[in-house]
Amino acid sequence: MAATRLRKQTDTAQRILDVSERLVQRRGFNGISYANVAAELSMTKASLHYHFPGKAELGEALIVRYAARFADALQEIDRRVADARGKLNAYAGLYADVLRGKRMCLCGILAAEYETLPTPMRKATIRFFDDNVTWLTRVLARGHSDKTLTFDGSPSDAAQAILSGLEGAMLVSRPYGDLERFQSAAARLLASLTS
Amino acid sequence: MAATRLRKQTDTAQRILDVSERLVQRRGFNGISYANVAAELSMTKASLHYHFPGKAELGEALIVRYAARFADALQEIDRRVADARGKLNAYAGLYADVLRGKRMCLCGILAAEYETLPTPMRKATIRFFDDNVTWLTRVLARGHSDKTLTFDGSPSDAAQAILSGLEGAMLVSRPYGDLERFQSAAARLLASLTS
DNA sequence: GTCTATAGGCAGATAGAC
DNA sequence: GTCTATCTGCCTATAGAC
Repeated sequence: MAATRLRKQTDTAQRILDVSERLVQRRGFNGISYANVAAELSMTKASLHYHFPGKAELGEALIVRYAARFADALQEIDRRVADARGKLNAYAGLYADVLRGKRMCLCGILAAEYETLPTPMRKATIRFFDDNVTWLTRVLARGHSDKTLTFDGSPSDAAQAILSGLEGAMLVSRPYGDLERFQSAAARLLASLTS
Repeated sequence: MAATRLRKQTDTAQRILDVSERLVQRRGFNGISYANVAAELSMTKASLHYHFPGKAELGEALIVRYAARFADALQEIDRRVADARGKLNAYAGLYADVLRGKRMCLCGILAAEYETLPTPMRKATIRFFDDNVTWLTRVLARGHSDKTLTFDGSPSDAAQAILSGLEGAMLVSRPYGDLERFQSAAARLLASLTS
């Protein structure tokens, strides 16, 4: 029936996205090919093209799904953690989880390749960062107004500093394969906001 | 005479490095080709291979020269600026200059592509970061002991936080083409060390 | 040192059988 | 949906003339 066909197609598309996502987070968008992805799935390149007509479409779908998952994780933090400081710690924890999988943040690595990306991928990358800054800004503003956080400058400036600080900590830690490096930088970053 | 020939060869090699450096800092190592570089120099790909036998050798030469220049700039800061806070500001200024040229830090962009790099390039990238942390650690340790800087934790942990914070600020600012974003994050980062 | 010419491989992508 | 076969183009790299 239709539902089965739809499910099946969706499953395959999801598996393609799963493999592509991991490869891109490790090697960058310019560091992967349809051949790489197909080989890991024991499929042919032609089959991939059935699900995603071109690399640009695959890349865009990758970011859209990644951003949606990240948004879900932020909602989950809001549901489970009440205080601003706890939310920021949980936020940094999301990054640590990615790094534990020996991956870079998808949009962090795409930011590095930004100039080579097709326009839809560029826009989706920016949107991811904007969404993160929006969420962080809200957390910081609330923490500031209820006196649980102390920081100088505007909440949105502080939010941008957190985002870029965590992205940078991931970027530099990865060559060393050293999670501690990230944790130390992240802890210091949050401490400077919660002192 | 020999000196002329040597000079000429050196000049050409330097021009190749100049063009390659700019392209890699904008597009990443996997985002450039011998064809790109050759076209900008109105040369053929074959001529490039005369100066640098393969892309791996070109890439390594790129990092070595970049790191040497950076080391020179740090020496220059040491020569001209006495106080720790001033040195850190000048250090952040080096990054701002790179960003103004619409470039990413060479080793920052290579860190993103780390898994795809040949071993010599990996080692040279790590060395660049290590050199930076070493210099920053010295500045921070001295500033701490003469009470011009106040920060928690070890100087080397703080040094790593500065390095990754600045790299991250460059990374995230570039898609927005927004130097202000970098400046704001950099200022906040240094303020958290000098308060 | 720089060129032309070319090798050999892999990239993204498409046609068409099943 | 997935396959085989194939196209076109670009990639890194080399040979050899000038």
